[in-house]
Amino acid sequence: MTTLTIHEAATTTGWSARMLRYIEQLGLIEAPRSPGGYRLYGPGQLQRLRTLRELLVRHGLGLGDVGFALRLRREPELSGALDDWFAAEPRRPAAEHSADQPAATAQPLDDVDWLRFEQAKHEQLLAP
Amino acid sequence: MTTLTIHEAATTTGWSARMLRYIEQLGLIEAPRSPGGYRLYGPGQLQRLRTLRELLVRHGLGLGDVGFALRLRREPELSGALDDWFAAEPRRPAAEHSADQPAATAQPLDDVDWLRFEQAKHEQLLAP
DNA sequence: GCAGCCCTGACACGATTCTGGTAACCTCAT
DNA sequence: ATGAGGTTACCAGAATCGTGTCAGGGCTGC
Repeated sequence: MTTLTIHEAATTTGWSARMLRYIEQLGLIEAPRSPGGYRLYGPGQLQRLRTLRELLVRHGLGLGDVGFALRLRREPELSGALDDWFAAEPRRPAAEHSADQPAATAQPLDDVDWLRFEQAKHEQLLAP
Repeated sequence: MTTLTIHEAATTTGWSARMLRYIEQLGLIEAPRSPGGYRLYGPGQLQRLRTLRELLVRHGLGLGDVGFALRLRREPELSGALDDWFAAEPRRPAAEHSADQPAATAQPLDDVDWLRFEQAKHEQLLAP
């Protein structure tokens, strides 16, 4: 017991059956199957479905976003490439125009800060 | 010198002026402005635009994906929430149906592995 | 001071995503 | 064995994304 069919799971979690299949297709929540191929939702999946919904509404995400986050976890190469790209400094382009207010600029510090953080994370990611 | 107007930057990087504005609107690459409000693209921005293009084609991403990755970096709360959600174990739902082949299941190990990794990362993220 | 860029904001339109519905077939419980 | 409900595979409509284009107005370099 404690395994629901797809429609039961749908009604108790607030999704539609269609969406449950879609979510599985995105690789987010895969229900085990009965020998005949029926999806069987257990307490774990139900909880996951509810927290997923919570996640989406709380942060204004779409399923595609979570799917992309999943992809990031599955493809470290992609993740690293993004790290590298974001770590590339947005260098100020030889600003000769400005220099009017020599005391007004103070934001790069923050950037450098998280850049350092990203770098460290990247290093550790490559370490065993 | 070495600052280009938006159309110049567009033609030398292969984007369109429209796309450059769109990219800026996504927060991915912001060009400094002239006193009158014109975008001024320096070597840094140009390089960034080229590597961005490379990034997209190499990994089959969309600008929205990179925008989402940016959002992940800017909202650690969101990032942590996703970590937590992915870390939630996809528990097998009291499978009484199966148990036919007691020696056939051996995949959870991998999952536990990266789960541990995520956990560690999360911990370190909270540490100063 | 003027011709030629650039700015923002809006509309447009194809491509993609999200979500529902239908069709043809299969499974499960009674 | 039969009816309720599950499966996959499509088609469809709304919403969003990626781009182009146009209008009205402000910079800029000569």
